[in-house]
Amino acid sequence: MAKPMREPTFWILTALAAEPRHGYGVLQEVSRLTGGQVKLLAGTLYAALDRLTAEGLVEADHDEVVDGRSRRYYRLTSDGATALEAEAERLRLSARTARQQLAAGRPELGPALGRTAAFPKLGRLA
Amino acid sequence: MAKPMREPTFWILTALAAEPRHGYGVLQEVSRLTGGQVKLLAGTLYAALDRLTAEGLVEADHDEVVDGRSRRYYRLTSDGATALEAEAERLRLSARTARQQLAAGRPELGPALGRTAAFPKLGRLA
DNA sequence: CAGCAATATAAAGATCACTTGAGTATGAGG
DNA sequence: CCTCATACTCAAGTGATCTTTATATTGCTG
Repeated sequence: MAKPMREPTFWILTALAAEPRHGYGVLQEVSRLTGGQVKLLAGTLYAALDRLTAEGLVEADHDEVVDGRSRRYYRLTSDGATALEAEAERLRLSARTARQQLAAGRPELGPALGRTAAFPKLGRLA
Repeated sequence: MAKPMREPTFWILTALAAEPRHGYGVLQEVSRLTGGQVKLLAGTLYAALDRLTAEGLVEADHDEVVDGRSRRYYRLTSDGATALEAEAERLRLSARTARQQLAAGRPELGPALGRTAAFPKLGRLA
């Protein structure tokens, strides 16, 4: 199992999932995707892009100059897409488990559903 | 907005959500809840319990001695429950957004059933 | 009964993504 | 002119986690 991603890393990969973007474009896309709730810092972003490139989760797509400013575009690699899918699934299951446990701890208003299951180890279906 | 939790912190709170437990019991509960996929380390656990107590997200419940070993039980505070609920919701939304973006990036096989990003796609420069 | 696993907690140092804060440079708009 | 937005870079500091080590008791097994 891969180590869990930190929030900035998760959002950088998510911002690149639909199409290639340059660094500053990632900043804007993350802000847009999160309704302004997550704002990456420049220092975090560029360091993370270098690290993710070294890890093979993203790669440089092409460079271009717009209005005299150079941009470097990055795209998600297939390893990056796989890692992001796995992370999204991990988050989904984690959220579900937390909700179940919280419900189990609240004033029991009656026998709810079966005992709290968990992370399926193998293919499952919920 | 509170800072996102790291994985061990999230699972410690989740393990305490249904009922008070002692440190070692948290270790076992986390392993159970995650189907053995997450195993907290003792060093991480006890340091985190101290930190979370200082932050008011958990608090000591009572001490007891079982088979000659002393246990210290902890319980989630109401602030802790609120924080965990918020975190679970954040995870749920993050997972959903990542999935949508990944779907938007995959070869479009036709109009999606659910809904892909209902956001403007092209436009900015290019 | 010796030895090891499991139970139960504690604490020191290392690690590394992230934060903070500063800097460089161009172009657009008031 | 001056400021904001764009676009990227780098160094130092932070902090939760990881790693390792230590302590002590009980239960199981050879």
